[in-house]
This record gives sequence, structure tokens and C-alpha cells, in this order.
Amino acid sequence: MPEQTTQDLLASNGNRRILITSALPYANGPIHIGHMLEYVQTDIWSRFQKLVGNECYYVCADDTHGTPIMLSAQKQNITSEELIAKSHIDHQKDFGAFGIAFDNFHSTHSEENKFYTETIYNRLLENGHIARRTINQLFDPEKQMFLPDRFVKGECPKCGSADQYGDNCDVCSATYSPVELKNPKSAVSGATPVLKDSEHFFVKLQDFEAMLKQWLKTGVSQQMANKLNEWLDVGLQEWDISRDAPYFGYQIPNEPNKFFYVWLDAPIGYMASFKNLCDKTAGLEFDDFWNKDSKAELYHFIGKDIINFHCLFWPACLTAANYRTPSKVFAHGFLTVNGTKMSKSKGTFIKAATYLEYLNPEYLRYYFAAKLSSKIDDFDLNLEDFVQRVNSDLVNKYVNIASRCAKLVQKSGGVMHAEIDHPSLLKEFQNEAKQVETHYENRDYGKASKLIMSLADKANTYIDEKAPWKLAKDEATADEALKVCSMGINLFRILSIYLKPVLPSLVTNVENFLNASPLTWSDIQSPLLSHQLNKFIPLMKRVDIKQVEAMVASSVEAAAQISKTTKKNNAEKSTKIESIKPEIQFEDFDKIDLRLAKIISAEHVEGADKLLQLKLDIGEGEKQVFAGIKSAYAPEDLVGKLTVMVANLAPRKMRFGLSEGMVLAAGPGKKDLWLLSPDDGAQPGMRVK
RNA sequence: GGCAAGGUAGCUCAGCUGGUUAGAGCACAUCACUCAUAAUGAUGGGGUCGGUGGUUCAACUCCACUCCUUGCUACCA
Repeated sequence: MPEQTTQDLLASNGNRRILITSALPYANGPIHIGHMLEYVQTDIWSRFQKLVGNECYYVCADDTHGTPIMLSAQKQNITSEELIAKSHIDHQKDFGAFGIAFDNFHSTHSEENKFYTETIYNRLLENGHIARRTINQLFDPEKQMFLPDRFVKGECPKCGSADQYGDNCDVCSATYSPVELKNPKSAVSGATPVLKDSEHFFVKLQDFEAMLKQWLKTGVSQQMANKLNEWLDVGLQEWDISRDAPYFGYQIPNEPNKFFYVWLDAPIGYMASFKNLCDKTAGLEFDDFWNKDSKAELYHFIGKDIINFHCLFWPACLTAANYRTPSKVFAHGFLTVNGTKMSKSKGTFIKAATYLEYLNPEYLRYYFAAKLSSKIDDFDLNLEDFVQRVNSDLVNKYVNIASRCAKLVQKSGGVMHAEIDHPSLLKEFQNEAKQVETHYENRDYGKASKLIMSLADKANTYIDEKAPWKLAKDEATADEALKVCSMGINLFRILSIYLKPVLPSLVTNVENFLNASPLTWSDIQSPLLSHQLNKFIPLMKRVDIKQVEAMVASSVEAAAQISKTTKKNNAEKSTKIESIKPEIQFEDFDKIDLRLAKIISAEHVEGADKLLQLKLDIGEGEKQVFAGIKSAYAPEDLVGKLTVMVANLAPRKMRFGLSEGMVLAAGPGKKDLWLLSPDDGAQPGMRVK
């Protein structure tokens, strides 16, 4: 396992020089809680490194280039620069509110980034790693631009589903090239794209195969290596790094109308942001961190979707350009909410700004921390669990310790006792520091939280056993009561240090209460004796499930507004897109026996994603049909309904049984599907003519 | 379709290189306590570890097959 150097690294605490990054948020949209998982994960690590005394810099930037940003700006009638400037402000606001303490948050649309992008490109070119090749791509004749896959829509070449993107089909999950789409349309203008030649520039990744295989041995976890070996096994292909004008990005030097693909300059944004930080910070040298022989540590935190960019293209480019490679790339899974993908219609697509309207950001920081591990597994935000976890761990266990001790200490003027009541218990708390460190270092925050909470349990049990409230009632034992409560506060103080990377703002309030300078890791070993405390004010309120519900409701509302318009657009688009089939004769039509059918029963099919099993009455007997309408209709809403079916279609054996016909429905698919039904009075079995 | 990760108590998760009655937190129940933001403490009920078949003296842990979930599948970002 490549993680094994951890203990060595811990041994050198205080001497390490570390540069860490989170993936750059795309400047074309707001930050949502899925993004936040990564920034919180990275921020905790960064704060931890600083807390234990390492030299650590956490940089990030907005990812500002590419076709989507260009088009989005056009749509809003503003320049791309104006769009990304707006995003920059919004993003920083969200990050600030969630306590993400970047040392620098820059932009890929910056002098520094242009410089390093050109430098890396030039070095790739000089070393013979750039190839030129003419490729054939779809081109929008109206907009006069080449179309990325995502901006071409049409019918799936495999299953014929309408309204599919140019790279893969949502319905049958086939993958293909946009050229294969039937009836392709430009999603930008609606025009029919034409094929056009264009010369593109490629990085010859094959040149780096040996280097990458070597790097993967130390740079990623076993889990990630498995995934990456897929690409290595099928053989690395040339990576297309150019795009034709019009494109919002940097022009390739000496190549008019050719621009760098956004994914080339995005990771370079890490360098640019750090360079920008160096220019503002006396004594901080860019080369110390990025030179080939740098002894500093460099870590990238990313989501699992962009592993290939960070673990193949990026190390290759760095090596080719004579820079150092990352020490490690840490990938995390995706955020699901209540077990499924974030969904706008369910209200679980929650923007950071929406969350902030209803809830304390440190709740989420803690919940993330409580469940995060170093693994690449997806992370489920279960909203009920979230409420319980935060209330129980943070308020009922941890904060409660201070809360139950504070008043009794206050009685004696707020001055803590001169002695430790239970030295061995204190020792036990102190001795866990190494273990907590290891967990943080390994990004096993879940294990750290568990350990910290088990200590909190011990503190509560200790207080219960000593029952200081009883001791306080008797003059003779009042001193002992103070001693116990002071002990409780000291235990609480240690827990606060352990939790500080996760809950920076809460712990700031703790520091105020303790009347102490900012807590550091070394404070663990020196308890407070005869120390004057400040008045205790409640440190954290419980989460109310109602707040969570309100947040979800408001997310649903926001999404409904958007989907109303897109739904309309989609409907219009799909009627436009689907062209009329070639003319047929009446005899052809007459072969099709359409009958009115009454839905007798409708049931979910176990194991089927899209199918409902329908029993239909067509006058003379029953027919069983498996219909792909689960996404749009609930079975209970269908029973008793009249609809139209193709009654003489050859039965087809499906995985779940025999389907003896088809019911008729229209629409692009998913939720947008409408079953045909006759007006009142019609009877099952009547032929449709 | 190919590949990856996951499928362990009601919920969220631990279970390393196979070994006594499968663990924790929350939730639930009972009792205790009343200092604390109705918090805390003690005790207890509850799972045979997605399924099938193997390997083994012994499997949640290894192998094969299978089902389910999520994700990736490079000129999308």
C-alpha cells in the first residue's frame, strides 16, 4: 500500500512543506453540497497540517474556460469575462461561509496561468510530444463553430431514443461518436450540423507510458490504480488539447484560431494560483515546490470522475515540462443524498447558498468528517441520519460536557481548580493524540470522529460517576466539585483541539469561553490550572429536522421553476427534432391493429429499472405488456385507465416475461412521457382506425 | 456491453493477512440521575453478514457464478 510512509511523515511533524489543492470549480454554475464534500475534506486536512505545525498551503482557483462558459455568457448577453467574474464572487462567498480557508483562490483566466500553460505547451512541443492531425468533427453552420459532444443531440443509433447527447445514450447506455447520431441537431442553434475537417493538436501520451506506470506505484491508492490500469491496458491514446475558434481560452502560440482545450490549462491553475500566492508572500518560492527535485509535498484532492486527467495527463505534462509530479492524488467518491444521486426534482440538489439559508455550515462539516474515509466510495448524505448524528455527537455529547461543567465553575468565580482530579483519565485523553493524528493524516476522518466521540462518552461517564452537582451541595465537598468540573473542562478542551480542523468556528467560540489564545496541538499536553474562564454561552444549537425539510422544499421550488422552462424547451425541441418517416401505403398502415385497452393491473417489475408490467383488457381476453413507462407513471395511477395498444405485434420475450404488445405513448422519455387515451365513452376492444 | 467500487442490525457505518456466542453510534425498551441546550449514565431486545455453489477442520472474510446500487467508459466539463 502506498500509504505506508504516513508514520515516517508524522515523525517529522513541524518540518514538512506541503502544498495541497482541491479541484477547480467550473465557473459556469453555483457551488452545491456535492462540491462542498471535496472542499471540506481538503480544508480539514489543510487545517490539521497547520494545527500540528507543518508549513502547508491550500490553493484553488476558478476553472474559467471552455465552450459551456462561452455559450452561457452569450445567452446572458454578457462577456465571458463578466460571467466568470460573477462566479468568482459567488464561489468565494460560499467557500468563505463554509469555512474553507484557502491560502489563495485564483483563476485560470490569469496572467500566471497563461504563462504556465504556454510554458508547458512549448516544452511539450520542443521535446517532440505534440502531434498534429486532422480530424473530422460536427460543425454548426449557423453558429460557425465546432460542437463538443454534449452540444449535439439526436436519436441514439442503437435504440433510437430521441434527444440523446452526442457521446452516449441515457436510455440504453450505448456509447458512440456524435457522427453516428441519427437526425443530429446542434443544441446551440438547432441547425443540422455538418462534418468538417480541422487540424487538432495532440499530446502523445504514449510517450509517457513507462513514466506513468512508475508514478502510479506511489501516487495513487490501490483502488485508483485498478481503475487507471484500465486505460494503460488498452493503451494510451493521444490526447486532443486544441479547440478551434470561437473558444473562450488561451490561443495556442503562433497558431491563429487554435485554442488550448480547457482541460489542459485547468490543472495548471494549481500552479498559477500558487505562483500568485508566492508573489504576495515574502519568502515563499515557487520553485521550491514545483522544481523537478522539489522536496516539498504536493497533494491534489479530486473527485473520482477526474482521475484520468489528474493521474495520466497531468503527471505526463508535468514530467514533459520538467516539473515535479504530485506526491499523491487523493480521490473521493460522489455525494448522494438519501441514497440516490442528487436530484433537482427531489430537492436534494442543494446549492451551498441554499443550505446556508437554513443550516449552520459546521453541521455539514461535521457530518462529512464523521463519515469520510480515504476510500473512493460514494458518500451518502442521509438527511435523517444527518440530524441525529449532529445532535447526538456534537450537542448532546461534546458540547454538553462544557455546558454541564461551566455553571459550577462559574459559582467559584469562574476560576478553575489548581489540581487535576483524575490524572490517569487526562493522560488517556492526551495519549490518543497520536491516534487522532494518524487518522487525520490518512484522511480517515470517520475514524477520528469515532475515537473523539468515544472520548466524549468517557468524559460524560466520568462526570456522572463523580456527580459534582451533589458534591456542590455540601460545603465540605464543594472544592471537590470544582475539581471535577475543572477536570471536565480540561477534557473538553482536549476534545476541542481534536475537533478544531473540522469545526473551526465552533472552536473559536470555545477559545473565547476558555479565555485562551488559539488552541494548537501542543496545548493538549498542558491542561488549564487555576485558570480564569469567561462566561459560558451555548456553543451550538440542535438541528431541527424542520429546517432540513424547509431547505429541501426550497430546493424543490427552485428546481421546479427551472424545469418548467426546460421541460417546455425539451418538448418543443423533440417535436422539432424527430423528423417524419418515409411515406407508406394504406395497406401498410392497415396491418397495424390498434385497439383500445383497459388497464386491469399495473405493477412494478422486480429488478427492472424502466418497466411496468401491465395487464390489458382488449375486449376478447387479456394481454400482458411490459411498458417502459416506469419513469413517468406510478402503477396505481394507471389501473382502470383506457389507452391504445398495438394488439397484433409479435410477442417478444423479455428478461422478465413475455410482452404481447405495445402501449402507445409520446414524449422524449424519462418523466416526459404521455400515454395516449381516448375520450369518455370508448370501450375496451374497439379498433382504432 | 466493458470496467471499477459497494451490497453487514430500522438508519449510518467498522470488521487487517479466514478461527471462540458478528461490532459501534443513532433509533427503540426498561431503570437510574436531575449539573447540563428534555441533555447524561446503566442494562436490554434486534442482524447469520445480497443470493447460489465451491475451497477449508473452520468463511462476513478466499474462489466461481449470479442479482442489485452507484460511478467511469478519453476530441463532455
